[in-house]
Amino acid sequence: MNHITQKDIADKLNVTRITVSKALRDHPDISDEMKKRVHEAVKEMGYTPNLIAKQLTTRKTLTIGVVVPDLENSFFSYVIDSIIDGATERNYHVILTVSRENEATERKNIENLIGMRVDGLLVSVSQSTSNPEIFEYIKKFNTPLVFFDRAIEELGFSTIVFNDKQGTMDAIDEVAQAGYTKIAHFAGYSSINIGRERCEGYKAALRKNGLQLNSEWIIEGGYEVEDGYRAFMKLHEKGTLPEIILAVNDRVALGAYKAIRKLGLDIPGDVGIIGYGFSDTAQLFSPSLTIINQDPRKMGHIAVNTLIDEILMEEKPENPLSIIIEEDFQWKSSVNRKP
Amino acid sequence: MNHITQKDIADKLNVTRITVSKALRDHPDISDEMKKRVHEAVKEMGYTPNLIAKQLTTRKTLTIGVVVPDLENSFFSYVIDSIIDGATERNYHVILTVSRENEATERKNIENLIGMRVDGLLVSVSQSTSNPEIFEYIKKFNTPLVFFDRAIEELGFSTIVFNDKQGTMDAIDEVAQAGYTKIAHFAGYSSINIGRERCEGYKAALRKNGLQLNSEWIIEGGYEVEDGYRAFMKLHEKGTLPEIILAVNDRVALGAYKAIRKLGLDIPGDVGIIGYGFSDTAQLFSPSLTIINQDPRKMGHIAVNTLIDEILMEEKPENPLSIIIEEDFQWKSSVNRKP
DNA sequence: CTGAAAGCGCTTACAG
DNA sequence: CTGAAAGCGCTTACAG
Repeated sequence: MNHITQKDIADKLNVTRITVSKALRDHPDISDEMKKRVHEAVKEMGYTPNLIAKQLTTRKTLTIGVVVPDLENSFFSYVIDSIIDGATERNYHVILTVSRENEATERKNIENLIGMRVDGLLVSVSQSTSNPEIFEYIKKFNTPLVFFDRAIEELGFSTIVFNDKQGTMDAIDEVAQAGYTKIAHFAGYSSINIGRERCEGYKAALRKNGLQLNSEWIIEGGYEVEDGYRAFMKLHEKGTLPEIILAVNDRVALGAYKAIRKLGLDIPGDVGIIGYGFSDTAQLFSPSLTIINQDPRKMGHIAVNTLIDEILMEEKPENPLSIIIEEDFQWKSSVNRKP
Repeated sequence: MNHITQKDIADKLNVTRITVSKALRDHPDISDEMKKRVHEAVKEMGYTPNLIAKQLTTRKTLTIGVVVPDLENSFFSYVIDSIIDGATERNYHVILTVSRENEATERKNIENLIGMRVDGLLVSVSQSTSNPEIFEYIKKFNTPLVFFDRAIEELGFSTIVFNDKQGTMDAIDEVAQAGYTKIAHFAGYSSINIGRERCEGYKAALRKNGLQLNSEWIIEGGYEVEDGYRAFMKLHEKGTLPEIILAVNDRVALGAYKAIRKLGLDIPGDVGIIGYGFSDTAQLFSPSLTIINQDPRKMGHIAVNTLIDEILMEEKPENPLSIIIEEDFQWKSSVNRKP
């Protein structure tokens, strides 16, 4: 059976389809009596408005396109969950695409979304993205776009990012004040933004707290579980353990957990661990992981609302917003309260 | 700047827009020379076809709508990732909605997706869903729909589910053959499908292997971390520990980990743990969790391809498919190879 | 209070 | 090889 159209309803009611269209939109032109009859027919016949046709005439799709690097990363799935929440609340749909950290895929996704004439875009760029061409194209046609978490600056779009350096410093301040002095860092490669910021925060915080910067205690590796494992083994071979390890992310922290377990050592008794992450993932660790908290729902919420605000603006905003979300330190069981 | 249309290109090239439309679709009517000119103009002017208009005329959207209960559950985010993968491969877009385990939201999501005239639907129903009305409506208008993981049977739609009972039995067979005899079960409530199936599998497997069914070793609780924690504490108070605990899901397994850690006991030395889950989450445990593996990517892949096959069928399929995915047992570090 | 006309940007037979 | 006509299902001024 084909879908019912306004014409079908009109025929049944012996009116013209304009009358039906107006009745459905509660237009003052139409009598209450007629509206009632139309709504009854809608129910009876099982009419569902064709949004595609509506979108073509109104030139609005009430749809936002989302581009993320990876959905298997729970940070992004939490962000998306909250984006969908916020979008639904404001009557928008979400078309979701995944770039798999691949610039070409990302570009193709964005082109498709433009083809679908989404009202706006929410993008977290892939690690390999270097060519801003597609974004300049978007700029040209005035489609609102907001970058979140991973942004390309200086393109004139609004951005929502975490204040990673400050979050790192705050965390180390806190443990230093509790009396810890020996703090190591399992760092990511400094070639990548995130690794660099966190490492800088670490160094700055040590200096600020008058702690010794021991180059043997900065172990540069990757971002995966095995990297954390290897880093701890390396540290252990050297003999003197630090009191606390700041891991560049939760996967690296997990690797450290595995190594520590393997060696028969105890967390937090023999060594404490701090990672970056959010509440739900921190709970997955036993003992639960002390984190520099990056709230994904907060980011998703701000991102989607910033975007929809821009979509709804008459004039395009003169100045893009640059929103920085502060991180907060959450002291969990992986670090003792006192050294 | 407004988006370029075929008309704009036609005007520039001094042809009619039908020519442009045909050239773009590589229609044999059009000369190679003309096609070349059209493609050049497309590039130069930055034309992106309006898919909304195309969808309206072709009456196909090349879009599938997905409805899941919860995106914060990593099982679903993995499934969705592979759905998007599979859809993209076959040139479909994905509109994603989340029901939050709420029947009314689920219904509204489906109505919206119907309004968007998606070519097909992929649905995992919420736990509270009881009214099949919306699905009967879908049936009436012949929109292909495939249920995955959580299905409503007997509505005549294809379904993709795991063989939970068999998976449970296989797992217990394996540990029983390795010599284990004392196996407890932290069960979910038997009111819910998933809890019942797993518990039945557990009992059947014990019988089959001639093991004693100790009612004190079936602890019925919920599905959350705390439930696992409480269950282990309860078991521990009773004095005699089993050799192995089969936890109804990974969150409950995690609760058991936390309790065991708290009590200063060792996994797998003092007690082994088996849970349900998939490879990536099993790795998050230290020691890594022995699992009855439910591969989310496999499910997503099968679901999306089954759906697209049905979309592409000329005739609607006489008989809906009922695909059962077998689970496999993955012996990881949380259980010793021998008792 | 109801309707006729025009249009959104495309595609699809059908002519020439 | 190119184009004119009709249509997809809706909305939006404009008339009456």
